[in-house]
Amino acid sequence: MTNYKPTESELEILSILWEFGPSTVKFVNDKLNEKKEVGYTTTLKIMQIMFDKKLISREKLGRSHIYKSKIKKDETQGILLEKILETAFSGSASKLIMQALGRSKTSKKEIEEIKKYIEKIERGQDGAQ
Amino acid sequence: MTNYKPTESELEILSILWEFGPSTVKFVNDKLNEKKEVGYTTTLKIMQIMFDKKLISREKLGRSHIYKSKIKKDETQGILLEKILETAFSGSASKLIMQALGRSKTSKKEIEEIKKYIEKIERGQDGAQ
DNA sequence: CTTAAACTACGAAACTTTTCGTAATTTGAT
DNA sequence: ATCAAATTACGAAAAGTTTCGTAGTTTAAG
Repeated sequence: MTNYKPTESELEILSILWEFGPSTVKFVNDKLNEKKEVGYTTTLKIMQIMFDKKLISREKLGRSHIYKSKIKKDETQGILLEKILETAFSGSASKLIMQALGRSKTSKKEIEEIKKYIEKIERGQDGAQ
Repeated sequence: MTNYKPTESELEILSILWEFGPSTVKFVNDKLNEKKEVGYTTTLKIMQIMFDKKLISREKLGRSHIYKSKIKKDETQGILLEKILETAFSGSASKLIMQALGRSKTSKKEIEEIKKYIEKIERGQDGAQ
C-alpha cells in the first residue's frame, strides 16, 4: 500500500486532512465547496472508499465520524513527484525544478530557503556521479 | 484547449513524440513496449483519440500516418506542475522544489545548473527559459 | 493487376473513478 | 420516549479511460 498514488479526488481530501487535521465529512465537504461544487454524499462516498482502502482512519464522535489521514504528506508528495518526473520530465529533477522556479512567482524568501537547502546538500552527502 | 491535462496514457505517448519527434504508431508502440506491454491497437486507438482532441496532428506517408505533438512540452509540464502544486503542496513552490531536491539522486552538474538558474532569477528578470 | 502484409477505423467490453439518490441509522433536543 | 435533523450506508448510474477484437483499407512488391 506504500507507493499508492491517490486519485484526484482522494488527493483533494487528503490535502484538507493534512492541512486542518482530523475532520468530519461535513467539514471536508465544506472546504471542497470553497473551490468547486461537490455533493455531500459524493464526498462521503469517496471518504468511505478511502477508509476501505485504509488511506484514512476514523473514529466515532457523536453521530458522525472524525476522519484522519493514515498516509504521510511527504511520502505522497514524493510518489507524485516521482511519477511526474518519469512521465513528463524523463527523470530529470533539474528540469522539473527549473520549470517550477520559472513559472511560479516564487518569493525572495522562498528562493533563499532553496539556496540554503542546496548548500546543505552540497556540504553533506552529495548526489551520484 | 490550453490547460488540458493529458491522461496517463496520453502523456506517455506525448513524451515519446517530444523526445523522438514525429513518429508512426508502430514506432510509438515499440517505444512504449520497452517499458510495459501494450497492444498495437491500444496505442493506435489512443493516438486516434488524441488526434480527435487535437493534441497531435498527423500526416499521411505511404500507408501509415506520422503523428506529431501539437502541444508544447514546457506548457504541459507547467500544467502538470501547477496541478500538483495546488493539490499536494498547497501552492508552495519551494516545498515542491525541496522535496524534489531531497528525494532524487541529483547530480552535481544538475545542482550547478539549478544554482545558475537561481542566480539568473535573483539578478532580475524572472520568467522562464 | 493481384494480393499479402501493414495499417487504420471503430465499436464495444472492461476498468476506474465520480456522482447521486434513497434508505437506514443515530442522536440531541424536547 | 419521541422524533426531526444529521449522518451514514450503499447500490447503481454516469463519466472517463484503456484495452482489444474484428473488419476494412491501402500499398508495396511480384
